Amino acid sequence: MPEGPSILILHEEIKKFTNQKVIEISGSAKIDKDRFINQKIIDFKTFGKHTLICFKDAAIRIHLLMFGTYLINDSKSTPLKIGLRFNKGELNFYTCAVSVVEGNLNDHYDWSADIMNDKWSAKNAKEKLDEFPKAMICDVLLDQNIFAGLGNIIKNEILYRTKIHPESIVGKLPEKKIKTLIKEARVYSFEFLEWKKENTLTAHWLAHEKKICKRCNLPLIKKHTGKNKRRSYFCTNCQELYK
DNA sequence: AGTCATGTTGACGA
DNA sequence: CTCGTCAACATGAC
Repeated sequence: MPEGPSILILHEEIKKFTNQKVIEISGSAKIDKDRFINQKIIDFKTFGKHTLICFKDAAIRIHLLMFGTYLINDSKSTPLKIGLRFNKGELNFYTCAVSVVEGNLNDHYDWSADIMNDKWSAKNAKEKLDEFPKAMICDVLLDQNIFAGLGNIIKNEILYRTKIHPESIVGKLPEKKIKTLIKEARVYSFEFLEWKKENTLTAHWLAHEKKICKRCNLPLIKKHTGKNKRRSYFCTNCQELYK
């Protein structure tokens, strides 16, 4: 389910509940739910893969992990993680991680790290990247402190687009290559968003779960790469290994 | 039926 | 104390 662009779609769908008062909260989430009863939602925000339901002095943070789902004005029989009921309507989340962020969100989040945020800063991302010269690029791209919202699909697609081998070492990449990659992270994420809305996302994949390289017709390699061992799909002919 | 995956966290041991 | 490894969480596609 998640990756930043999908969370933006979720935000679009639930923001109509802004200013609604919470009548009831249910579900198995291990947070103090009662404190939010009769409180008004003052805003919904997102940070990377986080959905934030904002109240006066705290926010409920929801992370859909791999299989999280949500239903608006509807419910299903699988165990409810957290459900909010309003005078008019309800909002239900399943299979997700829920926590509470106390106080001012600005004290917890560097908005410039969120690839989908207006405050996104490629410059800040570059500076943070430079702190990990020995890391593999496939690992660093998934670092949510640097590229919040960037997930495994976006990783594979932007490395393919920019012709960089996922096992390339950050410090060995030419400056220009890194800058192109960082730029592509945001550009591709917004294309992802549009395709996801049109339901054509998977049809647009060039690398992720693909078997043949569209550029050179050679087979793509599937390998669990880096420290995190997430799936990578890449073309050893088109994507240069900097090491 | 078993494996695996758009992800993160916390426990545990070296 | 810090680092790496791994299980846990839990759903659905193949």
